[in-house]
Amino acid sequence: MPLSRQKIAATAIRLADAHGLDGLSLRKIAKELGVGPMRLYDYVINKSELLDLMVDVVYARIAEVGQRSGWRDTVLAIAHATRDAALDHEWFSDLLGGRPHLGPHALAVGEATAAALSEALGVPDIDDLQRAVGALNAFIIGAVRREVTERRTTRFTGTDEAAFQASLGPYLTRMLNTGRYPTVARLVIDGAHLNAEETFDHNLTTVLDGITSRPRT
Amino acid sequence: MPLSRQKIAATAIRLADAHGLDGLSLRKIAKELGVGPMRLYDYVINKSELLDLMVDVVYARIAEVGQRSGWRDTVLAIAHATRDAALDHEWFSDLLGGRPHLGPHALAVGEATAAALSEALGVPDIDDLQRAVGALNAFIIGAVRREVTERRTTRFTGTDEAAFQASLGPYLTRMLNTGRYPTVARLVIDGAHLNAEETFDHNLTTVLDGITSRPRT
DNA sequence: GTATATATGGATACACCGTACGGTAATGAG
DNA sequence: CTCATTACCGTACGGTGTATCCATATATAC
Repeated sequence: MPLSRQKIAATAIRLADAHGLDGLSLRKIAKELGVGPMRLYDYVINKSELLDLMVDVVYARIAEVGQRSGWRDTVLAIAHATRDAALDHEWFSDLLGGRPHLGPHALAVGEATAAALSEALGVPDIDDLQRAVGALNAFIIGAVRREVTERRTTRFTGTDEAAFQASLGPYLTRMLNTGRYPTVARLVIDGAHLNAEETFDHNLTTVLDGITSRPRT
Repeated sequence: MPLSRQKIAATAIRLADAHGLDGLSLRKIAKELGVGPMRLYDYVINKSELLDLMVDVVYARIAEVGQRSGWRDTVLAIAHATRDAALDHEWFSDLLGGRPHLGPHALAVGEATAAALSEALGVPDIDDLQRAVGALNAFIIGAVRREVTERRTTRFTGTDEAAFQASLGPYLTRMLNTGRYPTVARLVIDGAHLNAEETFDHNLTTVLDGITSRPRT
């Protein structure tokens, strides 16, 4: 059974899921596939192209949500699918926005969201559409990124308050006790753990409302 | 003149500005400072702490904008300062949102924006504030990230249309010519190069409008 | 002043990384 | 059968972050 870009990408994704992007190396992928490291270069020009490949595989899953009945449902579905994908493959959030996503499936997702937003804006000026797409994507990228890094730190730190205080505490609690960051302190301390998906959804609709309710240029 | 965290961070920033994060190594920093690589470990626990240090130096510059007359001006100033910093230090955008920013200056910036948003929301429920901060930061992170990667690709690709077609073209134009991505194609082709700062500002106010105009939970 | 403890700076070494390159085996053409 | 070309493969190079040991200088105790 010969190698292929698909198989390489698939095992690379498995390894990245298990050990993160830092724990991913061409040598390990090759070993996992039972070949010499250099064999991969017969299918991939360099490591960053492999990363692009992995990213596009994930976009394929996102693209599957397809079109919904209304533009808003479509956008919501895509955004949530992106978030879900990033939670399944945390390395994806590290790559998100870090390089142009030009793979076929990424383009398909881009097309779907752009078309939906175009519908949302009526017959929009192209500049308006450009801005709307930019705003939406910026929010998605940033929100997903934030959520993943937060999840990572709480994984290292432990979820209960005591463990949190113990690991981040020596430094962070000292900082917060200086009184120089009262609002942040309030957010950290009695900012309850509100549901992450709900927050994402809430903020997403906030952004969408902002985009659509804004007066024309 | 002995070493110090400040000096190490400063030369690390210089090198990262010049050659990017990938071109940054402890050995090069050490060589630049005229010391052995291991000396750096007397001041820094490992490379990622050094990165945190660099990030916080940049946040110090952002924090300098201080408080403006109204909450909205404050938020705008901070957001634009963040964008400016990221354009001056593109590696900053690579780190933005990728790890928790807990340095003193990062906390100061967080405090300033949280306080401003708190003022904007009246006497807000803490959950509302949490969400608002999340939405704003998500947008800033994503927008800055997008802009920097776009700037990088156009730097490699050349700015004029011909050079663009020539470098990305063989692949991208073929993709767009398939007709499967009509909206994206329209955006790429006759989406004029609209002013980046203006776009950022426009979308930022869109998000702020969304945050403030949204009915309470 | 001498001896001992302690801090300071340096070099070496390890495990790993991405990937350039050269050699070997297999395949097709004349 | 001979030759040329292609496909496969292992080795090796220059680089990385960092652990560890060693020498030297400085400070303290007698």
